[in-house]
Amino acid sequence: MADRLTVGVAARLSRYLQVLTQARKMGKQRISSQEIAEYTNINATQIRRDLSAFGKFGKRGVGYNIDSLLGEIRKILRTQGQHNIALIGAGRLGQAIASSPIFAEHGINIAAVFDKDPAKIGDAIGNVVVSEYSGLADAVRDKNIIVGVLAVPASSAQFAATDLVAAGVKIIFNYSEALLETPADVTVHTSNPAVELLYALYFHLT
Amino acid sequence: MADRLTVGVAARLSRYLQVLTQARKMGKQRISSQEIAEYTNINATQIRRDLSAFGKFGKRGVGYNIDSLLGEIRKILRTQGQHNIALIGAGRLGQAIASSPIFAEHGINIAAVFDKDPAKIGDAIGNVVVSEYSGLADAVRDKNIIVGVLAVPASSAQFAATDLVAAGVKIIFNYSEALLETPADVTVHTSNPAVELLYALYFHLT
DNA sequence: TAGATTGTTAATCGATTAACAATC
DNA sequence: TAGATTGTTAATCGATTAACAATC
Repeated sequence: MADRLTVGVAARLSRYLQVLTQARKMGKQRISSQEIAEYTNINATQIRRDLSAFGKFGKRGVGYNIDSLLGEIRKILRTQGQHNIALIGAGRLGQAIASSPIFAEHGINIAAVFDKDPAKIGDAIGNVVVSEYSGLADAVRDKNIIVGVLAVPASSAQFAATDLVAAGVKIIFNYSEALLETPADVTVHTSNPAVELLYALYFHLT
Repeated sequence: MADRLTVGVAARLSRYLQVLTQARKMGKQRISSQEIAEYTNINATQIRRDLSAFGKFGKRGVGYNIDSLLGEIRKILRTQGQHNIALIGAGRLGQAIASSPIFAEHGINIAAVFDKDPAKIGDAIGNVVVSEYSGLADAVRDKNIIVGVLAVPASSAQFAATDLVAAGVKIIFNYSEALLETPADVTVHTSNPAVELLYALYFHLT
């Protein structure tokens, strides 16, 4: 536990967290490694092995208690607090992100939304009001924001990324298809459904 | 080449495809394994190894020609044709997806959009017009659609997924946080930025 | 007790990486 | 020639899986 998790283990634990959160919303109280496997496409043995590395969380013959397993995984991933993030872009995608429960469900709070279009300033989207783009650096500092989500066109993505980095953001979620140049201490996650689709199609076609 | 790719190799090749597509748009003609590594966070040796398993595509001292490497990877992934997909949900997220170039850039064509809201029928979003939900099964058959993208609230996601499966769709992209039950021959990809964020935060915090 | 499911072992396979000769 | 970068080897490490005793 003193050691850092490997990338693979951390990624899988996050996915278990998602399944458990949803299963709880559906009213379930217990879940088996086999059920988690069906939702995640991760082998059931691997799931049990991942979990048993941190303790004996399950009951033989019964499965895992969802509430207590959620707590254990949150402890392991150190994700029990609230995290503030900034959203850049209040267009259709930005609005969709801001009004989705996906982030709030996991303790992630969209603390500020920025847009360069003066017509959008002041609009309420989700639970926040769109702010002047010039206030970005102050908001990042004041609200202790380390994550920025880019919901802007590819043509503006690099500019916005540069501004986020200058403001002190360390993790960028890029929803455009652009490639971003950032310093080595900044992590970029580019979401590209087309890439995932090509890869899913390969396995369908072969 | 007669063998099926492993999941890991296919996933990485898809990501190289994305980087090459964007690098070409930026006017580059050559790229090194080191440059691809910077954009993908995949080790440069691994990239060269992945590619050299299929042929000698690079030039020592020079790098890879982007156009020809694109062609080679498309051949390996068998993704040279056009693919028709169906989009369910013409709300903000659906509109954002339909008007993004991300799919078109990779030869994926949003061939039909459906919504249950009668007020949206007939609206143009992206290059398509929103159709009556009741036409889903016919469109899937007529347009040879095997991929469905769900841009609906979590509360409707299972219903829409069931309808897609009944219509013959084999790959579902789920943009809601809901867990979906599908037959074993249907693949579900759930996109959850919050899960990725938790995992990125772990590595930032440790 | 009978059935179910965990926790764990053991074996295999693929991913990862450093290093470097080959060669453009 | 000098510098750069590929293609490939070799070694290590983590992921994956089947199998099954333990035990709820």
